[in-house]
Amino acid sequence: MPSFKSDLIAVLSERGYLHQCSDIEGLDALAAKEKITGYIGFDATAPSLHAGSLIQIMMLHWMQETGHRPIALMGGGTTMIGDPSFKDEARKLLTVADIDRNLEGIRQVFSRFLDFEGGRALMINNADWLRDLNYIEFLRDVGRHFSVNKMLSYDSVKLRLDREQSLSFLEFNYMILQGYDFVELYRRTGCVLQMGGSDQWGNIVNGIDLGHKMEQAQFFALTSPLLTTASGGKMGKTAAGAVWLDAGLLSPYQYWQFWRNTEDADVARFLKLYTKLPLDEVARLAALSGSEINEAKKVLATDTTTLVHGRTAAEEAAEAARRTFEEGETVANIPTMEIDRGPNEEWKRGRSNTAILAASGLVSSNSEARRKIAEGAVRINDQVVKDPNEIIPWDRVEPGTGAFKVQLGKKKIALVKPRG
RNA sequence: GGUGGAGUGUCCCGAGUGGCAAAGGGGGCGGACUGUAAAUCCGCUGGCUAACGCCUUCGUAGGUUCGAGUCCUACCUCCACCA
Repeated sequence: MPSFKSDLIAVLSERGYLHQCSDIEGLDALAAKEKITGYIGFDATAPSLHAGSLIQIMMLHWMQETGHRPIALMGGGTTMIGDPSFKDEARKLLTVADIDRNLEGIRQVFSRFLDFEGGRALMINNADWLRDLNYIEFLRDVGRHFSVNKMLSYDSVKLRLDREQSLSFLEFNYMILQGYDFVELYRRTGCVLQMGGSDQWGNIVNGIDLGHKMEQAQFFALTSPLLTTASGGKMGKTAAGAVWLDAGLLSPYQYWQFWRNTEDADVARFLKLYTKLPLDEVARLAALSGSEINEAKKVLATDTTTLVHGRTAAEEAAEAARRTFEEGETVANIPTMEIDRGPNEEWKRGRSNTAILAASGLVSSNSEARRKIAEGAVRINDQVVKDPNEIIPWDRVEPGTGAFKVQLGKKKIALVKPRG
């Protein structure tokens, strides 16, 4: 590993954030000499960011930590277009109201990672300059610097072209706007660095070129590796959906669980990328082998959860997990659903396994409930149930909770409480 | 505008002679093995029903037929070439 003069590049390199840089020596020298300003853009395509964006947020964090000034650029303008990079089809257009609402949700998370006090970090919205652009002026001032020939050669649009999918002119403009953002941020704040995921390389490089042409300025691009799990899965997505950073969309407990279930082969890498733990501590944890590596996973889970949801929530999640998995207890805050006792004569005694499982919300239909029972995946009050039609009498509810404890597989659990 | 091609199970990719709830993958879920891991193996993967069975599904709307994913017509979207 080459040694770097600046703390910024040294840290980014050691911790694994570095994928490509337009001029690593130049950037290193500059960062060693003076305080630089750099940004990362976040589009508002969803009401919250998810784990896939964490690596970007952490880069901004380390930037500030090593004495520089990060900018979190909110894509209030660019989201109107939608980034086509490496996408195989166009995204549905979002309304302005949707975008602005999404931005509200996204903004919050940054205060946990960055200190905005006294302008030490900035949050800027590109809607400020993009939404009111004059088309003709923009084409003459900015558009003339772009070569369509060159834009077509980027890998980021190749997927679309190769697949013979349409790439609309609207989407094609995205990289122009992103390039223009870079120039605009330079003018407003002296920003000379844009970072992002490796899928942003083409877009960022466009901004560098535009900087040369419009401002005769030297800009830098730095990208992080595209994050996949060791087994090739996309980072930040699970079966249940995205790993949201917003507690309203994904509880701290579930967030903790996501990290707890990290594959062995990813533990060291993730500790470096997603926690602030010193590297010698990371090395110690990563050296654990066999089942001991579970300790490292718990540290990973608790630390990452602390960053996003705070220490208290993280410790509660860790404790809930410990009681559930290590002691087999029924923990308090599990979801509770209701099932009708009903006026129906035949329900006097109780309801079928199928009905109770369906009511738990753990499955989405009666058919699925029957299937899962047939697979032997279902436990009610800690008893594996086999017959979908077996009636569970009402008086079999657990005395403590007054509800049936329903489990699907090893990790899903709900309470079903009789009503009426 | 003209000619040719394409759109399949609401996660994706993809086969499909008029008898189709529709091959095969991937993904996901469950089980076994483990360590709340990975790899591997097995099962499941439209809805309703206790069940026979019924209903909905192949771009959209009609039509032919006992029967349509499959044939015909119009329309929509995309692609290629031509203009």
